[in-house]
Amino acid sequence: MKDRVTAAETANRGKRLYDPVETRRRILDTAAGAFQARGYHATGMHEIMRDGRVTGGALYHHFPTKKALGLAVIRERVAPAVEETWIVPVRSAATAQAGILAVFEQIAADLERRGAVMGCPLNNLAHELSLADSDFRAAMDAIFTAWRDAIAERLRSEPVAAGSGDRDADALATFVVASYSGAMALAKTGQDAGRLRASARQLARLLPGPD
Amino acid sequence: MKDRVTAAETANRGKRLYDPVETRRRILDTAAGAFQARGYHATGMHEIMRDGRVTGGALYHHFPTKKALGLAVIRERVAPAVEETWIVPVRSAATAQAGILAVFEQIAADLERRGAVMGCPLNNLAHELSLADSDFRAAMDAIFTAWRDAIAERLRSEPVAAGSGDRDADALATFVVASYSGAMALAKTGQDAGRLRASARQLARLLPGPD
Amino acid sequence: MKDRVTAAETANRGKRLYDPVETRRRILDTAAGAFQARGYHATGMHEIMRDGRVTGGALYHHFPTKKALGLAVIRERVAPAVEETWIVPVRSAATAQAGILAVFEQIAADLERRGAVMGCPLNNLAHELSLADSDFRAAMDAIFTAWRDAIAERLRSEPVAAGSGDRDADALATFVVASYSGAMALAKTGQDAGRLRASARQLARLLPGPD
Amino acid sequence: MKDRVTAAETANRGKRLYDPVETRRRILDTAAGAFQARGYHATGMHEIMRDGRVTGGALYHHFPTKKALGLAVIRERVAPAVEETWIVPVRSAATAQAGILAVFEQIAADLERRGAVMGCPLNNLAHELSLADSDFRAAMDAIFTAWRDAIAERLRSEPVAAGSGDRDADALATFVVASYSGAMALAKTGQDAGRLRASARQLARLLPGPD
DNA sequence: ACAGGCGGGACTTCCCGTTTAT
DNA sequence: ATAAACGGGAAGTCCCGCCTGT
Repeated sequence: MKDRVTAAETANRGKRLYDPVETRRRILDTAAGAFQARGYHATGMHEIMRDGRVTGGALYHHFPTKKALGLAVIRERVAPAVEETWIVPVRSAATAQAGILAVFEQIAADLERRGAVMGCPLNNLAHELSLADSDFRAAMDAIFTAWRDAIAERLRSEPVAAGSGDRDADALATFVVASYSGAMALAKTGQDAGRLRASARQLARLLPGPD
Repeated sequence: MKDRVTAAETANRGKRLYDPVETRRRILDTAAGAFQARGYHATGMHEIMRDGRVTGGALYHHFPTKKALGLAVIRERVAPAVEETWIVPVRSAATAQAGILAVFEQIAADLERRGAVMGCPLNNLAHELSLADSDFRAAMDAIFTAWRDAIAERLRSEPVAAGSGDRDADALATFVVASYSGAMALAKTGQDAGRLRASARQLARLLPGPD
Repeated sequence: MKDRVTAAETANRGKRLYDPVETRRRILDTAAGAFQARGYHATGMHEIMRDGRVTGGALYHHFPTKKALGLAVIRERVAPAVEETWIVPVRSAATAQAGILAVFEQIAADLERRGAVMGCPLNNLAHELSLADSDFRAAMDAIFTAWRDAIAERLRSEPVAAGSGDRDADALATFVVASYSGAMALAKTGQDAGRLRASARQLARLLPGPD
Repeated sequence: MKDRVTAAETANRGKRLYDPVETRRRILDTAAGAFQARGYHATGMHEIMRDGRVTGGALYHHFPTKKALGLAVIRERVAPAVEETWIVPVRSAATAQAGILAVFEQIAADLERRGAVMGCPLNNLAHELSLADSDFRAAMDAIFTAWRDAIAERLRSEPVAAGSGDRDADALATFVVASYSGAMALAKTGQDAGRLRASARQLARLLPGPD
């Protein structure tokens, strides 16, 4: 007669956890942090194993290649981050102008509180990877597009004055994303959140609103 | 005890160029191209040797580490490129607005002619390296600053209407650099120069001029 | 982006040994032999891979740096060798004098049988490494100390005549180790085991015993 | 008509010294120091160039290979050092015993004053190189032999008691050299000059003299 | 005599991916 | 699912020696 608890006992042999969801989460979090801090190529799989307390077997089980891990980070960590910090706030703001400026301000405040400017995760990876690999490029372009579309949609919902059609909303939304991305690049290279605020003030003049 | 170098058998006679200036130039050009196309970490020193037709000895003689080569590329290739494509045209343009928009337009046209968007060399390297190494960061921040200052100076020379003091010129110049940098990031990730043009149109509305 | 490892094509099936203990043993044996024969710095990691039939991956897995390998060789090969050739024989000998001279004699006989004098592994590495690296120095000093202490302990157990206290035993034991080490250096440089025997004869006059 | 001072003027162009004797001396001194401190294989030619302020051309001019430099260091720096610290003092001492013990004592005092034990230059190089290369081995064996012979000669000049013939003097001299070499190895590995003194006290009991 | 650019390869380290074993 | 040994090769660095030019 088989002992019914054998499996469970075996599972806890040594220090194995056998919690695939948690393991996968830890790998993604560790990788996302490392890719953001050091970049994709400068991060070795071994570092992720060490920092995330996972062994090669576990890592390979969840992500067969580094590229697969990179794509998962983009889709499951970077995209939600953009959604959370940009799309949701802009959608729920009173006006597009108010929402956009509030995001700039909140991010600038975050940077100052943290004392260091890590840059935008999407842009960091986009610059490093989008030329070299088209799968990465496509994944990141999808995020940029969703980001821009969310802003454009919010802009279109405004009761605006004359002559601002759909094309204007798209172009303006693109410009908002571009301004933010570039301002973040400047802030990161200068380690100075002030550049983000200076850019926000200029952008404000362009956005429809009470000025 | 082994004598590893056994004389080279007098082979390869006369193959030496003995032109250090040319050798150094070729290394820098090759490295600048490779860093731009594939990124710093994704480029191997051996690739640079092969593509630039230099041996390890020559490369090591001129640049003892990859970092030294990277810094030289930034200072001797990236900085002059920014000078040439941005600073000189903006300085010599009739108005700041005209100069800035002309640069956007020319770069967009270049991209379309080339059929691919490689991105801005400075921003590409800035995103990959500025967090990881402060020497790189400082070298690139100096270029960003010079770039912004040149635009700010041009803006201040305009006979403008009310309320645009020095601080406004600096902030606006920062914003110009940020918009361009971010628009280029979007264009690169989407492989679409249109995003650069769309951003230029929006920026135009902010710049002093005949509108 | 290049995927460097393209699958190994399922070739070399079944070639893996998967015997970490045996692999580690082979690495240490090969390294110990090479360090002894050619010295630490003159031995390349690739030589160890080739001679020990281990791949880079396996070597790196067991010993992440050459220094780690060197320390392991000292602790797991050199120390046991001293234990076996000196400490055990001296401890089990009838008298200290008899034990010490027997060791000298046996080693001299070994050298003559082998036809070459390789020197004492501990002294060889000690001279090459103890100045440059304090971890190596400490590891080797521990062996020298254990060696001396074992001889001193044996000396103290003798029913000696007048005035030989603990300090004398320690000093004499130190001198035994020094004489052997130096005699081995002379024998190695002269490739002449006779120098070892000549030194043993002189040392004998100093040791308590029937003379 | 040729200008007579042209050569001298040309000679001082830039910072060239054109003092071959001084250049050669500086190379040898630098190399001797580096070989002593780090070992032969661990010292690169480039280090010698940097530390000795000589260029590759000058170094290669005086010593076509590293091995030639190593042999020159042995013959022109190590051998004179042994002559100076051992042979001359032993020859000029009142008795062999007095001379030998004085050398031990002076060297121990030197080590303590310096605060670090660098070891015996001859033994350091002998252990690293004598197995690998027979030219080095022969050069160093010649120094060991001269050293021993000088001591043996001094011992033979003593009006000794019974039964100490030539062979005894040679064997005892060999033992003196061995004791010193080994004691120095112990002192170096333990960074403790006391081991040298302890060995000297034991050796004293063996040397003919007032005891 | 000396300066230094250069050739070509070996060095240690570390990479990513795979396989065996639990 | 997880752990860890392992394969095979590429990474950046640095080596010694040579060679041209002053």
